[in-house]
Amino acid sequence: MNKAPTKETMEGWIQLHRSHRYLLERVESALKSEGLPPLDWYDVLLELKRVKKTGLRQYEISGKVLLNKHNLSRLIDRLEKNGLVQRNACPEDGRGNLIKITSAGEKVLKQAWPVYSHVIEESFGTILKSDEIVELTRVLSLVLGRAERLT
Amino acid sequence: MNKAPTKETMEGWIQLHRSHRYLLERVESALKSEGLPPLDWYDVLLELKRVKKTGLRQYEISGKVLLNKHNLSRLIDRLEKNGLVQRNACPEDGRGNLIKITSAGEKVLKQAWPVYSHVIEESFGTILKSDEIVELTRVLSLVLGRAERLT
DNA sequence: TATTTTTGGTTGTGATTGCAACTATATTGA
DNA sequence: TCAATATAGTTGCAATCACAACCAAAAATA
Repeated sequence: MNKAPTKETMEGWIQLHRSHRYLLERVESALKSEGLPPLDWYDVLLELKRVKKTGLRQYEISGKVLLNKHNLSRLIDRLEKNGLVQRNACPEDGRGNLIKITSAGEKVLKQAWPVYSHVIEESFGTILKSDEIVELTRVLSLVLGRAERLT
Repeated sequence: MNKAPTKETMEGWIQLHRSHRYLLERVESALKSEGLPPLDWYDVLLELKRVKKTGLRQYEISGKVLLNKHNLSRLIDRLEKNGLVQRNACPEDGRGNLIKITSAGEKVLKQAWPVYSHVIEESFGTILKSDEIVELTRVLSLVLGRAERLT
């Protein structure tokens, strides 16, 4: 145990770190320049849209987007304040609440999609070959396979 | 132009985003739990150590670690306040300064390395095969190939 | 059932970030 | 040479984040 990583391992991680920062920066600045909310909003809204009818508990959202609970709680505050989601009392668990997307929330998703997707296509999709992307996805999902919900 | 990304492209990006968040979270919390400074400090110090003698201008560091200039400026403030780097006047450009790592800075690098590397090895290095990591690195460096210094 | 522990979520507070405005020096170009 | 513009870095401020402490309900345990 406690084996040191190979040089390639560290290089891979650094590349992951940098390329992520690079892409994220591009996405965020594109969204902002169009007057759209940041990517985190999109991520959460998208998860909510996928289960539109039933809604999601905060801990479920947290598990999906990997945001810790206090940040998520306040993110939901902001979404709610902007009318993009609703906090509903949760019948089976008095502690929690059930978050549902509103139609305004869906509208934001629709508006953000072209901007978001264009950046990703331009800076990522067209740079790599299709099979490279598929392989990348496979490999990274192995890493994430271990992921559990953040506290 | 303005082509929509394929489904795989978007999936790949999402996987990149989530796995990065996951790994970063692990690294940061490991560092913190050992009383060590955050990863950004490490990144900057490492770049400085690579050119120990000559030092680096802030814009050079910025180009390497992809931090924008105002955040970097304040990060250097913190490093300097903790005695890990020195800001030296820059002879050929009166606007800028030349940042150099101190021996205390090198010591921090040394202390952080085992903690940092252990997490990466455990959560990344051992999960993937060596050739998967090499390929991942290659592909991501293509993405980053376009990267220029952030404003 | 009563007590303890765990879980879901919120909130106070200080640190960090992002944006925009700013200073000062360098570079360009008329 | 002198004005205009670009670049390097800093700073004020508001928004966001991380940590810890907290509350309330649920689950586990006695």
